[in-house]
This record gives sequence, C-alpha cells and structure tokens, in this order.
Amino acid sequence: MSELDPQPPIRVRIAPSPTGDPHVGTAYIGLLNFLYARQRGGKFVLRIEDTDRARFVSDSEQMIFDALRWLDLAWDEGPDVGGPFGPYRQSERTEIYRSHVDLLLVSGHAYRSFETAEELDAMRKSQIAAKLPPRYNGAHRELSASQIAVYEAEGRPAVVRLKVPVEGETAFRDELRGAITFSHNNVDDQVLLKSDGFPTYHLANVVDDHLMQITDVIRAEEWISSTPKHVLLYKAFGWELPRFWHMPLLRNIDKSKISKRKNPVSLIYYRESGFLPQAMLNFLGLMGGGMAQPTEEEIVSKGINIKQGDIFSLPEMLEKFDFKRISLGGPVFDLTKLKWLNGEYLRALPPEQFFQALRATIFSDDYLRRIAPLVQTRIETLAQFGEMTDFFFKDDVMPAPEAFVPKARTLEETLAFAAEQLVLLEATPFTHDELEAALKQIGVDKQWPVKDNFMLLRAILTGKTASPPLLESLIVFGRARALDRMRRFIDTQKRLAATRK
RNA sequence: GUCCCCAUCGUUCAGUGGUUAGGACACCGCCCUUUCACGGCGGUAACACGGGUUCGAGUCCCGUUGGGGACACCA
Repeated sequence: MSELDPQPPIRVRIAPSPTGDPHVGTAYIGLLNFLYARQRGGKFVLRIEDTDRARFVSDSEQMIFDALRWLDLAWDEGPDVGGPFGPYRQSERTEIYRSHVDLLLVSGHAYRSFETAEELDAMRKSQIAAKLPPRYNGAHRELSASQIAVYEAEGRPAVVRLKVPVEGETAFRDELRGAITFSHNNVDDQVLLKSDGFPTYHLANVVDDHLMQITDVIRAEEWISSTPKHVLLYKAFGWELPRFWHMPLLRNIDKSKISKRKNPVSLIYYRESGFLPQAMLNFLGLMGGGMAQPTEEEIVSKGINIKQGDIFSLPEMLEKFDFKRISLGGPVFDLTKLKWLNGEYLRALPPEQFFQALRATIFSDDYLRRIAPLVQTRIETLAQFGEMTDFFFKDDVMPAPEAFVPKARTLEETLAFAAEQLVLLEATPFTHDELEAALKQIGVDKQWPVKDNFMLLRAILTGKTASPPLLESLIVFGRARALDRMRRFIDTQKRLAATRK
C-alpha cells in the first residue's frame, strides 16, 4: 500500500432480515463475507435489517446469531458485540435515515408521493394485465407546493421516492461479471421511505453501507437488478461506490431459487437433524467453486486421495478460497451430496467424539427429558420406550395410506388438507394452545372433524395411528424438523400418486 | 410483458486456443463381508445449437435456444 494511494481497510457485512428461521442462503453469503474479510485482514460486520415491521419475528434475530455461531462464522461488529459504527440494528437508526431522506428531498433527488397502497396496487395490476412492465407512473414526481399542501391537509400519508432521471443509463461494475448497464427507463422510482417512517432496504442499505464504511458489498445475485437504484443513491449523496460482488443463487433441484417449499432451508433444521457445522460449511464452500482442486504436487506430497479435494475445513478455505474462481452458474443445493459429506465427517470423528455428538443432539439429556413425560403413563416396561418414541429419533417416517386417509376421504382430498395443515403450522407459534386453536379452526373451516384432522397429522409425524400426545410431541420434536417431515410427506405422496396414474 | 444474469456428465467443480475433456456425489457392476454400511476396483455419462475469428475452439466474438433472477410502502 503506497502512502499516496491508501486503500481503506476492508470492511464487509451480511445483513440478514429477522423474518423467520435463519436461512441457508444467509450462511452461504455469510461464509463468503467471512472469508473475504479474514483473508484480507478486514472486518466482518453483522447488521440486522429489521425495517419490515409486518414480517418481523421476535426471536429470529437470536436464532440468526445462534446459527452463525454454530457455523463458527464470528463477526467483528454487530448488535450483540457492538462496534464503532453502531447501532447495528436498522430499527434503531431511523433518525439517520430520515435526515438522509431530507438531504435528498432538498437536493431534488427524491420526492414525496401520496398514492395509497391500494391505488398503486390497482395500477400495477392493470399494467400487468396490459402486458406492460409494472412501474410507478411518476404521477407525483412534479407536484406543486399547493398540491402537496392539499394532500397534507387531508392527512394523506406519504412515501418518499427516488427521482430516477428520465434519460440516460446507470452502469456499475460487478467484480465477477464486469460492467452491467441499466437504462433509466427500466429503473423504477423506488420508495425510499415508507409511510410508517421506516426506510426500505434500498435506502437503509446504502446509507448504512456508507456510514459503516463497507468497502465490498458481497451479496446474492438477486440484487443485481436493484443495484442501479443503489448506485443512483450513492451518487445523489455524493458518496464513493463500494465494490459489488454478486454471488450465484443457491438453487432447488429444479434450478429455481432455493425455497422452503422444495428444500429444507432453515439452519435450525440442519442443526437439529444432526448435520455437523463443519460439513455444512464445507458443502457451502463447494457451492459455486472458489476452492482450487488439489495440485499434482499436493496429491503427491500430502498423499491425499483425489476425492478429498472436495473435503476441506474453514482454515483451509481461508488459505485457499479464491473469489475470482467463483463460477456464476447457480449451484443446486444437493442434499444427497451434503449427506455424503456429513457422513464423511461423522466417520472421521474419534469414537468418543462421535458419541458426544450423539449426546449433544439426538440423544441429548434435554431432548430425552422432554420426551420422557410423554410416555411415562403409556409404557409398562422401560424397553417399550423405543416402540413408543421411535419417530423422535428417525429421519424418515412414512405412514401407509390406510393410516392417514380417513374412510370418507380420497387420497387427493387428504393430501390437499395436509398441505393446508402445513401452511397453518408454518404460520403458528409452536405452543400447545396456539397449535390446538389453529388446527381446530382449520378443521372447522375445511369441514374436517377433529379426529380425522389430528389423526392425519399424527400419522405424518409419527408414521402410526397411536402415539404420545400429538401437540406435545410436535413441540418436542421441533418446528423445523416437523415442517420438513410434513413437506417430505406431501411431496412423497404426490409423487407416488403421480406414478400410480 | 420489460430488463438483467447465466450455460462442461443427472448434480457439483476442473479444464483459461492444441486434452483419449478430469475429479467428487449419485447410479451400475465386481471384490471385501454372516447382514447392512464402510472400504477397494471398474463402468455408464457432458462441452445446448448456429454462425464467425483462428492453422486449430469446451476455451474468444455474435446470434438463437434454454435456465434463472428482478420488476412491492419485502428484504
């Protein structure tokens, strides 16, 4: 580094949103940012993007912390550890955003807009119906002072929008792809400040990245199309651009963007299902490349098996991972390979550690202690514990159709109802009372007697028609795994039904 | 519909103008083994297509096709 041209210290961040279970995509981008920072002696920042109060989930933030710690991806600055650029929770920075919005309003880079959400929705729908690109029509771009006064007098809520230039284009550099250019007529007048006073991602993200002196924005590819908005914002503020690195999106088997409908995405699920964090990290490191294959020399000198070229630790990634090697095709998150990898790690464990891994997860005192009361009155010898509780310890459980299809229903109806149950369970806190109320409600709505309703769920969870109490079992088994079991059940049954036809 | 990104075995990653196109997972076969795994050995399997550039293209350029993403007062 020359004194005339000092490079600022590397600072990167991940910015997860606390809207549910910690996501495997967050872990992927987290790993990449972690590696990038550590390899360059930089700082890795964790910022919580909690500006969406409608989707906010209260314990989500803690789960994100836990999941990232489980993976050993330690951050240098964040809401829980502090740091010189805090606060690191966007909900605590609203004044900062407001003052920056004022700057844009004054400089003419933004304007207030008074349409209601309903009006905008109607406009969008008609545009889509007319096969037009859905875009804000700019109606309030040039409101006169008197018109604004009228709206304000009416007490109409306003948002603040970015005033994207009509003419021209915005270009930026993606470090992996080179120059990317967007014509301004394809860039919408994005809302920057919502009517509830909270910023949108676009504004908060740019303001925070600048104030937190982020040098490299390493995020998922889905952000490319909104990057011109961000670039326009940096320019409007007169700020220097960070480097942008857009990473390929993790995919489902059908190549669509990874989603909970088609793939387990919750890190809680992987932890509770007995995946080892090293295996998960290794697998994520495999996604998109980045690790050079072992050289001829390494194979000879270390005597390593060729196949071990796919097996590497976090320290090895720190040493060898190369961002310029990342391939841009979206990698399929292949559970089969993850399981193989996990098996490799399991087999490599010394026996005592393997035993401890079992005791820490599937046979933890805590888990057994919570299961025990569910069976105490139901068994006559302790050995019967196994028959009664097998489903708690299995990965795969699949009831026979006789066990889950009520006499008065068809298989199709039953699967459709199971899908409804799944949607419901996803949205319901896992407490006895809330689960019970929700399930009973859906039974009433869909005309499913409580007995059939609960029996279906029991069959899906336990594979049997007799079991410990259903809701308690569901809770002890755990939300992440229970939802996965339901999704697997529905998918498998649909597939079977399709092959029968 | 508009814009943007991407393109090597089923999946994943090698291959950076001259290769019998390589490894891993998966799959198949054989061996080991009381079973099942593990392990060992072997096998099937890919450069999407069409034009260029070049003595020579999986590698460079253009187009087509295909896939994906974005188009919210969500991130």
